[in-house]
Amino acid sequence: MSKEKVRVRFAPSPTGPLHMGGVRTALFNYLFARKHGGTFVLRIEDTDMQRFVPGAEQYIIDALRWCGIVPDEGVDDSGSVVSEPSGRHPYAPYRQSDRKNLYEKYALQLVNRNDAYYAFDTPAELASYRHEAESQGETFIYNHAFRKKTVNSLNMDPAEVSRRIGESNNWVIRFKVPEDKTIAMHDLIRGDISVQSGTLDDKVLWKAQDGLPTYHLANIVDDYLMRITHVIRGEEWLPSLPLHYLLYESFGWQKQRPQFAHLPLLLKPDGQGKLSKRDGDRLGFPVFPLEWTSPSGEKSRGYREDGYYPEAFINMIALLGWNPGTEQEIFSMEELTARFSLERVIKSGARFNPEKAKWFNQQYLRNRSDSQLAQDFLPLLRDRGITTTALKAEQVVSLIRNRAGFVKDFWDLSDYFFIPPESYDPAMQKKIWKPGIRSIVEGTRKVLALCEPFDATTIEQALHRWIEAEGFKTGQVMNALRLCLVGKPQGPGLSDIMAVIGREDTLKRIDHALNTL
RNA sequence: GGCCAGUUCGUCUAACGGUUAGGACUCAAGAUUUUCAUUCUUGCAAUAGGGGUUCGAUUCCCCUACUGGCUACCA
Repeated sequence: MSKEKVRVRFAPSPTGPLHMGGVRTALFNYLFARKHGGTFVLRIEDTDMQRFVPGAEQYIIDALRWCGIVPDEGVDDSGSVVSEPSGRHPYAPYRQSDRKNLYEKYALQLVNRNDAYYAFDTPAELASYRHEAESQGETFIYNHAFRKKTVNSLNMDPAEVSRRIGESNNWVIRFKVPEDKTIAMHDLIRGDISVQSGTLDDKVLWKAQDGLPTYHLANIVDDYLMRITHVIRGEEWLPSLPLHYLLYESFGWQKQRPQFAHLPLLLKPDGQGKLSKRDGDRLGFPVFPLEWTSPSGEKSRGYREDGYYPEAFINMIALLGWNPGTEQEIFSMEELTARFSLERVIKSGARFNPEKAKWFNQQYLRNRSDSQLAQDFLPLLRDRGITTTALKAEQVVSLIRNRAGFVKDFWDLSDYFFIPPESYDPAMQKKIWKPGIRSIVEGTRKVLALCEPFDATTIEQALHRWIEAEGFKTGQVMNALRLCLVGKPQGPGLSDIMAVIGREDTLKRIDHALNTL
């Protein structure tokens, strides 16, 4: 490894919301930078004007911030750059569309070195070649053999080349892949990889149509100019690695070439293929950190809106394709930073398990105090028109917290604390409300009316003393009371419930049940 | 089809030549309990197949199968 300061980048394309696989790539870059005291750069790769989606860039910034992944350098939400402490913006701008005038000279440099060439095939021609090959069960590949048969600057008069370039933008610059060369590469996660250049195609580097470089050119140039030391990206880029090696070589930048690490992909919970937006809709879980509304108005759910704590989301995602080698599963960002290493990244794709995601959130929920959870819960109560005190919310939360995976579950688990039952569970009623039970409940009412103080311990003792004296069965009595007070066979200990709702409400609920049942 | 990468319980994964192949999620059973949960205990469940190398292979090598990615003037 080089001794120079670690600089990594996360370089998303604003073609839609950032999905959880992208967040994980950003996270691993972020952790790697933190771990090595390096710099984490956010660069926006918007060289594809056709697929540009308004709002996507802002979404990426917002999503990363919600996750606690804050860039040291790069585009921020004001559209400018995050400044260094010195106030300088050493490698700005960080949006490729703002850097567009700087790529052309590099493309030309490759042409002049005879490592790239102008090609004049029209899209229609290429489509027809492809079609033809397919009809014979083959795949069209634009390689060294093909470029000898078609018109390009390699086999044309230079004057004719400049004439054609001048008169239309119906041309591209393609990389001239060596015919027969072994490209030996190294990946920090996968080890040594080698590919024969003959199997590669002459990738387009420059799109004349919109006057912009393609990903491959812009990416290599920017990584070089921004002095990126480590490229940590998804496995879908592995097939491009040979091209990228070749580009570094053609530019004469081998010494500055970053080290590469290709992360395993996130796979669908079921079926085949990589995780996609559709899977979330189909199986009922979010694939995006934040809710997203597409320009056409289509909504996709988000982890934030589904009630996940960002810490839980990050924790869950960190353990998809990486593990610390110990049995610890719960990590703060600081702990992740301390433990993270590329050596422990898994090579194979990780199937996403929505059940385990919920479990992570539950763990974080359990680590919060009653008063923190009450603060989380209060706004939800307000939304339902419930006015209550922080104290009562805290009491309720302490009783129901271990039944929930999310704060948004709290209401369904505790509604009877705030509003008396409107109906009584029929099955429970049938089982509990038998002849003779009415007088027993009336008896408990008398006990409760006199119980002083009206707290859980005292209530419990008073009730049990009475039940024992009368010779009843505890279950029979308590279940009947539960039917009256809660209306369903659920919830924490009854004396706790009564203490929270208070004597007045308790007696009212009993009277109402006696009148109704 | 071609190229590249991968393959341990249903899922996420540990074991970097010697373990009764461990943990977590899920599921099941039992205990506790006034209900429902929680909690605790227990259980089910894996080295893709075939060849090598080795005293010994989950681990190293080869072949096969399967899985994934890529194969655009997209990233």
